[in-house]
Amino acid sequence: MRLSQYLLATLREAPADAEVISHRLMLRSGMIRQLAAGIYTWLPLGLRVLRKVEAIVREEMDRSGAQEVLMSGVQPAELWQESGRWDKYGPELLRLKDRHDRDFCLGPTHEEIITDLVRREIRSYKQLPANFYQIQTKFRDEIRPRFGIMRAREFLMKDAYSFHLTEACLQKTYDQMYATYSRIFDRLGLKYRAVLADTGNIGGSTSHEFHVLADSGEDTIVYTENGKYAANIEMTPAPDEDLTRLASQQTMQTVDTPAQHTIEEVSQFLKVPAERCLKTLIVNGSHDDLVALVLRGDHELNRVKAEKLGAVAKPLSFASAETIQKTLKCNAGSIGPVNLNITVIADHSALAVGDFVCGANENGKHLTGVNWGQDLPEPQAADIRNVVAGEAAPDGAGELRIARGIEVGHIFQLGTKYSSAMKAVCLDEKGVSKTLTMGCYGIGVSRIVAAAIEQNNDDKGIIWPVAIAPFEIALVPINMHKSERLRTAVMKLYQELSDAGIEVVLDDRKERPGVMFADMELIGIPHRLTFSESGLDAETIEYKSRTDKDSQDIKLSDVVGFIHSRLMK
RNA sequence: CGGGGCGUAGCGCAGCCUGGUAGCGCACCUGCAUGGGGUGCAGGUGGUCGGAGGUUCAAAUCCUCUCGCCCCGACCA
Repeated sequence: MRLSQYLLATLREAPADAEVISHRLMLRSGMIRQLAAGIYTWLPLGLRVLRKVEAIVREEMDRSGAQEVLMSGVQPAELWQESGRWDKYGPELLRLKDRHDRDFCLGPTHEEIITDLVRREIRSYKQLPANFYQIQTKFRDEIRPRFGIMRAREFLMKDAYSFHLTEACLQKTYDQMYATYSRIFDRLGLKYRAVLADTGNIGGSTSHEFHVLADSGEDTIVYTENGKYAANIEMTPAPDEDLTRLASQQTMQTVDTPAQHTIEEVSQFLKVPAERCLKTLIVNGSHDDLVALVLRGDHELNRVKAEKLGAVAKPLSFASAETIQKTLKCNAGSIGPVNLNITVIADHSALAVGDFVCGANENGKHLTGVNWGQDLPEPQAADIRNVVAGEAAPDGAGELRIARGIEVGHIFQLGTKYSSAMKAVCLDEKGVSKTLTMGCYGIGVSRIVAAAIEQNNDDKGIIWPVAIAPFEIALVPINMHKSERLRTAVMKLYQELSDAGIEVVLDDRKERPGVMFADMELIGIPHRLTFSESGLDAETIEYKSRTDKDSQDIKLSDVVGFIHSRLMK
């Protein structure tokens, strides 16, 4: 590709409303442009990357034996009514009517459509198992799209759905998809981790998420050094060791803590370590009431664990400041479990603390030397906290470590949720009609592009893994318009590399070297060859990889071989 | 949806408080010079100031309504 004829829409400054690095770099490098909230146009450069990701996903899905289909983005309401999700899915499902006033929606996922297809087409156990996939645009009317393509409303997804007669057969395909996903992320050149996941609303028994590791990731994942344990923090039970309560040595006292609200403030003010200060969070209960959740001051509430408690409203929401003031007669920073007339649920570790500090339910006052069972009744106990780094893994095999991740893939064992609602059955070997068992497997194709940037960038721009770089190598001639000799040499190499099937971009714009270097670095081309008159005199070309600090001179005659060997790596 | 913020040229911003002929930098176009890290000089193109209504002799500026976008929360690939 010659840049003089290419829409290279790089920007020196990123739009002010782009905050995360991948979003800024995708805009600056001219990969995408925003059309509306969470809706983007892919420019030529961005599309090249997207298509490369797509191609790797497709190749590996095909290799696994899955069959590609393409389902419509617009879906009739009837199927969603049949599965029951027309009413359950909520406003995230974008609904619309056609000219005959019939209801449709833009597909956020395709379980209904594929299940409808399979129940019509598959008759016999001989056709099973079957795994169908597509790479297609999804639309989810997110409450808050953000971070550019990372959480868009319209996005490109690979979704696959498998059908089986037995759980054992499903497990086999599930394992195969796990291996396929691992191969995909290996090939993409990304650092990732597969973790046990919560099945959430989708339901089913087993589920794994695939996360690209990046400090800016929205998810917290927990793993052990030996790699045997890896899970989303939502799924990681806190260890139940050391929960024997220390004997009480103090008697409860009320102390003045003027203007001290946070655990940190109270802990410093009273000179009591945070782990002996208990925090009391007021959340909305499931019966139009309030529930107090008590945690050690140094621990964090885990929303998903809390939502699993029957007494807590799902989704979890914190009581408003007004409600707290009205019901408990003090502000949120002074609440404690003593004499609290609402349901109190304490984390196991909070129950193990003796002589603790907590709010006195009176503004500006806290209690010290408080003990469960003595100063207040034993509350209901539960695991509602996030584990912290260094704690014992649930499998007992080492200490937990914590990392941030971007969820780019998720595989589920669905069971019969959709097949039974939609009567997807087929005959088994004995001629008996059986409800199909399903698995589903998603990969956020467009999100991978953003995640790859999030994981691979520097102050100059993007550093693409070679497998998904828009071009493999950039040719940067200096003063080509002034030297016919230079032009000839550059065009010859451009032709040679192109003919060899290498994706090469030639910067034949009449730009100064600094501009060309800056642009090639911004858009993250992995390899660069710089041509100059002085180089030609010495019969050398300057080579630099995107990650090298310094360049090196390559003999003109060796260049093609050198580039080939570089691209093999 | 709750909380916060912003809409002025493609991008980044000033002007608004205190109404009086719409500005700066980058980008873009032309010319000359320059030519190994976003070069210099000169000249130029481009904006119904998000939209509607109102106040006023006069509105980017004041008032009312409205639309859009971003950030923080709950959802998810």
